[in-house]
Amino acid sequence: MAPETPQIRVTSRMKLLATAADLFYAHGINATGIDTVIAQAGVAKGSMYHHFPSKEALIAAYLDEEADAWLDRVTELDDADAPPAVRIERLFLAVADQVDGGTFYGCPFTNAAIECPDMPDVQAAIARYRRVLRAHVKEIVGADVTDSLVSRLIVLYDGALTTAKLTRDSAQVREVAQFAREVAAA
Amino acid sequence: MAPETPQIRVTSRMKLLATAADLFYAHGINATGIDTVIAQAGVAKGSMYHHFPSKEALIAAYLDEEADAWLDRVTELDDADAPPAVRIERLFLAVADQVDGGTFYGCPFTNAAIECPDMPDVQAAIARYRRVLRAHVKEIVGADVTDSLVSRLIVLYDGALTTAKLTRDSAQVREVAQFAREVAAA
DNA sequence: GCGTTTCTAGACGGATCCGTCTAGAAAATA
DNA sequence: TATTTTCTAGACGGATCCGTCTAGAAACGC
Repeated sequence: MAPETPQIRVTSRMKLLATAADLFYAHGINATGIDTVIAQAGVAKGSMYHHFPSKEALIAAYLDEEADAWLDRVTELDDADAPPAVRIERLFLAVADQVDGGTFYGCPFTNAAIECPDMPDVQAAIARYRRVLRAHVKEIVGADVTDSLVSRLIVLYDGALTTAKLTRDSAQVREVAQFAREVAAA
Repeated sequence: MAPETPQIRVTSRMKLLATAADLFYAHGINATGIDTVIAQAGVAKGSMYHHFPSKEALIAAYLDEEADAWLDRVTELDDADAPPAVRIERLFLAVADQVDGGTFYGCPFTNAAIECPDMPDVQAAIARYRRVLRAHVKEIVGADVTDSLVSRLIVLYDGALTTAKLTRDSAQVREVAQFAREVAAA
C-alpha cells in the first residue's frame, strides 16, 4: 500500500545483495551457501526468503546489480569527446586496472553462465547484461558503424576477460586493449 | 611389479574417465557427484578411489584427457600444407562445427577454471592445456612470427569460445573465424 | 500502555555431497 | 581344488546444501 518499501527492509535487502555480491564473486556462486550469505550479512534466514524467493532469485538480483554497477563505472571512466578508438581502449584498460587491483575473479556473467546453466532467471539476467554491453559498445563506435565491428570488439572483450581470468596478468590485458584500439580505428 | 596394469583395471579406469568426461562436460563439474559418475560407469566406489585418490584427481585426469583429445582432433583437421591464415580459420571453424553438432557446452578448461578455483591440480591441468594451445597456434603461424600475434589469436580463440557458449550461434563463431583469418594473414 | 503487524533467530527436514570402511565375490596362482 | 590376492557392492559418517516453519522480539498505530 505504501508507495515505497519501509527503510529497514531496504537495508536488509541491500545488506543481502552487497554480501552476496562479495561472496558470489570472490568465492563462486555454487561455493557460497545461503547460510553463509545470511550469516555474513547479519540477516535472518526468513528475511532472506522474504526478499528473495530462492537462491536463484538472489543470484539474478546480484547479476542485475552487477550490470548496473558495471555500466556506471564504464560510463564514469568514459570520455564522450575522445575518439571512438580511445574510448574502446579505455573500456579494456578498466579490466586491466581491476586485475592490478587484485579484485578480479573473472567476468561475473560468464562465471554465472558456467556455474548456473540450468537457472532461467540467471540466464535472463546474463542476456540483459549482454544487450547493455553491446549497446554501450555500439554507442561508442557510432550507430552508423556495422554490427560486424561491434561483434568483433565484443569478441575481443570476452577474450580479454578470459585472459585476465586465466593469467591475472594485466600486461596481457593491456595488449588486448591496444589490439582493440587498432580494430576500432580501422 | 607387473610392467603394465591388469586389463580389467584399465577398463575400469577408462570407463570412469569416459563417464566423467560426459557428465562433467555436459552437466558441469560441481553439478556431477562422484556417486553419479560411478553409477553411470558401473564401477564400485572403492575402485574409483583406488584409481583416483579424490574427485579433484578425477577432474584433473579428465582435463588432461580432454586436452589430448582436443589436440588429436585439431591435428587431424589441420592441413600443414595450407597457408597459416587458412589453418587458423579452420581451428575456429572446428568450434563452430561443434556448436552445430549440439555438443558444445563451453570450453572444458575455462569451465573448470571457474568451477574449481581452489583446486591446484585442476589449475595445473588447465595451465598445461594452455601451453599446448599456444604451442599449436605458434606452430601454425610459424616460429618466426611475433608472440604478439600468437597472443592476439588466442584472445580471439577465447572470445570465440565465449561467444559460442553464450549464444550457441555457430554463425557468429564463423564470423570470428573470418576475423581470425584476417588477423593471421596480416 | 495495548494490540496488531512485521521481522528475526535458528531449529529442522530431506537431500546430497565426498570419502571411508567392512564384508563378500571374483580372479589369479599353484 | 585350495589359498591368496584383488576388486566390488554398498552402508555409513560427518558435513553441507536449500528451503520451511515455529516461536518470540521489535516496531508501529492508537
